Amino acid sequence: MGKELDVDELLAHLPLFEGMDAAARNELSKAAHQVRIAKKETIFHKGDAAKGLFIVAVGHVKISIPSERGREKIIEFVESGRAFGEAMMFLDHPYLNDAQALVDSLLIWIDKRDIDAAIDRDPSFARIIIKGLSRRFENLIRDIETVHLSSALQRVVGYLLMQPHNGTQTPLIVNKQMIASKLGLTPETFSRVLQKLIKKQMIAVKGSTISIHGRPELEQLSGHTE
Amino acid sequence: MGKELDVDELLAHLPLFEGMDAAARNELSKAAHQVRIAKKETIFHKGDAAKGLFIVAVGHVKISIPSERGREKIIEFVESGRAFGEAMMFLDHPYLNDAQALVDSLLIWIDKRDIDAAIDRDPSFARIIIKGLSRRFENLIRDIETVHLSSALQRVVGYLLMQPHNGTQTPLIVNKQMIASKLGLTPETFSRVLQKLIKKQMIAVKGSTISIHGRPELEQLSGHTE
DNA sequence: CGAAAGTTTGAGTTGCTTCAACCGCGGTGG
DNA sequence: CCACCGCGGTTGAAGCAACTCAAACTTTCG
Repeated sequence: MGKELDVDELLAHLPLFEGMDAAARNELSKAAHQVRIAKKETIFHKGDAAKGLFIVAVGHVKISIPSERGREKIIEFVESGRAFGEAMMFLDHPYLNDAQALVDSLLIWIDKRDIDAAIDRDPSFARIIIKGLSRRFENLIRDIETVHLSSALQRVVGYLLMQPHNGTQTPLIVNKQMIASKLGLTPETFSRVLQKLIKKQMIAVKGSTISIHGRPELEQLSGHTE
Repeated sequence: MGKELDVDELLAHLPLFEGMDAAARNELSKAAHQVRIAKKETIFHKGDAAKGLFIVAVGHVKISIPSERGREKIIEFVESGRAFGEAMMFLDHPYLNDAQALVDSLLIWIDKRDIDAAIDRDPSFARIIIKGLSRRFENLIRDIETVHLSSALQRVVGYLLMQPHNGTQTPLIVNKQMIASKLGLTPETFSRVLQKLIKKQMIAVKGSTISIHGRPELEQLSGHTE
């Protein structure tokens, strides 16, 4: 078993906890548990009781709605420094989602009781929680917007444009099936849309790296149906 | 102009504020403003700055994403006793939605500064906010689930089954176009699905009241593709 | 190297939308 | 009082974007 890191150190360095009272954060650290999760391992299933919340210290987590016929719908990718599973915890409802590690990850788990205590102790912690929930909420609204009001082409282009990039190089952090699911498309449709963009010389794809050639043209595309 | 009601009285009777410290609630009441809104009037537009939050004291409000071609997507209906517009307020982001009164309504508006003060003063208020956000979040997840993993028929059936009802009588509180939009369907499709259910003798429609005859059969339908 | 997983391509299908016409009802003003 | 309008709702016919199924190709990795 790997050596345990200092949890308080860990929390202190997460942007998430900036502005939190140091003493309160220290208290919270004592209640926090480290959880190491291997790539592809499941963190929780839909239906499990939500007794606490998770923070991704390092790693990458996939949140998805499972479906009978293997057709899962990916809700979001949780990156280092962000929390997940809070909403259902606060409601005392079972999870609606599955959570799975995309890579070997280090998570922090904190019990609901300790979260509640921290909220009582430090209003700025409450505010951290509130902001986190608000951000997730905003993201969901945006997703609903894109799924509902735009075509496959627009969704793909919109996704590509908002990915982090160095110059024209845009590395895809997850595989294409997952991007497709996030966008509410089948892998086939996603692939076809990429091919279309390649034909139009607007992008080039090399493995899992995309070069964006015509950013302004793409921005046009994302605005209206072609 | 109508006579002003006692805001503290109003807040005290909302289930939303149950458990809140009475003194803190009283402080908050002083900062609260009453806003009377006529049917069909707009409360805010997408893009407006979110400087505070709204609570529906009495009335009914529609939250929707506007779209170029008049094709709006309804996100939710906010009923008496619930808040809206919090998430964007906490993020200091402009609204992503439009909000419009469906009937003459009485809203409470509270400035962000006063909300922040109340959070500092009373952790149980923070918890109220957190629970509210969590509930909205849960609802969005459910919506994404239904839109993504089920057919028009399943969505309609699912919607009907979860409506409040006295016996078999289920009054539709909003018109059918709006229900269709909420379900991510066109009015035409919604109408056709209802007709199909009528033909199957599972429901009867009289104006805006639906009689549900075969609840168990409908529950079957909502589970899998017919 | 070989198996398994991921991606692309093709062909055919389909559920929902779009467009358009029509019905019925409530409100309004001549 | 009734004609007319406008809006919500229904119905029909046609179209299409994305899906499904299937097969080939490619990359990954033990």
